[in-house]
Amino acid sequence: MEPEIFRKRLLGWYATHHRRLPWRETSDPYAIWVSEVMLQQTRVATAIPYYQRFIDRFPTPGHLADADIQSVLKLWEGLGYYARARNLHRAAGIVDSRFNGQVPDNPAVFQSLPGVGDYIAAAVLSIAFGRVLAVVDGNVKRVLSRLMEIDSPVNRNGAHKIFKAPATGLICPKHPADFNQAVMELGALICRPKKPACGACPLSVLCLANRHHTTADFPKRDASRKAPHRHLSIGVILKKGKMLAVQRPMEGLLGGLWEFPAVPTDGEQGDWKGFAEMMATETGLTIAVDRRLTRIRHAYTHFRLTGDVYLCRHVAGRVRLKSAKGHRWVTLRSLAHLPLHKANHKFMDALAAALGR
DNA sequence: AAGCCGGGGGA
DNA sequence: TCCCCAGGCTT
Repeated sequence: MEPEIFRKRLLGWYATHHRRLPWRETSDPYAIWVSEVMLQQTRVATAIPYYQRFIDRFPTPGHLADADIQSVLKLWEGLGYYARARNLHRAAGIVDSRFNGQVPDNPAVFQSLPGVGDYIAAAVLSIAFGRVLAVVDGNVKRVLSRLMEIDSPVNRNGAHKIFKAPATGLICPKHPADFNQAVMELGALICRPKKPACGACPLSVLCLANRHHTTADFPKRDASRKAPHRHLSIGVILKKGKMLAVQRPMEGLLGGLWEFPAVPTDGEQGDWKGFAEMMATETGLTIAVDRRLTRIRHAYTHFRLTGDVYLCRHVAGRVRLKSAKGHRWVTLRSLAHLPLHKANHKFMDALAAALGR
């Protein structure tokens, strides 16, 4: 593989075929950083509206650092992987207070910030500062695995380091920003996971998998285990026209987000008494269960969830939370100001209808 | 080295 | 249904 030929063909294709994306209209390192964080494990089309809102609302690290984490999570609501928002918020505080609001252009310094790993560092510093650092993401691994018929499974633990070597050997030292984006753009538009458009690929003449008709065999991937299933009973507890909302701990799954209190169950629906007792342990409240409102299903990365939602009434007691971080008695209107995760959003329409609005 | 962490869209 | 997306952190 001659790197010069590879670069020339790839960059020539990118110059005429790249998409116009919001974060390609700026040279602001902070804005590019925000885009890269949002794009982790997230499709371009999904990230675009979040990116626009985020930059409008928090145009500089200082604006982000000054913001309440709850408002940041609210803006992130629905995007998932909420630790990204918490880390970005923390990192903005460090940039604002220790680096005079300037994104560090030194890889080691930048990568020391929370949420900044090898990919983010290489992406932001190459695109914003022209540093010659090769990115390795899912696209890059797929393109290189086909190009060079690399047998290493891309989803195995050490895959990043394995693919970093050839990527570093190929990156164009004169155009690192365009080069990195070009490999990823090629992976997104041409060298797709399924049905790659090899006929339109500028690298097809260099590609071993294309030559051997083995494109479908790459990238190699370790088999994934199928996700287990969990069942939850969720309580909408009404008291004087308001409902009890609780905030999850800042760490762990959906950290810092709000929800209606819930308890794990075995999947049986009949045991309202057991449900009320578990809710009493969870919230400190004695409740009466009126009826089941609806059932929702939601898929997380590592498990699937079925949730039965029950309309309940507060009977006695003051709120004493077992696992939650805090609580509020909310109306539907005030609930809308809190960051709520997707599984709860899935029954908002049914809840609004039941409450007569 | 392995496990954890969301949500969506295409096939 | 399954796949997989501009990954990083914790243990």
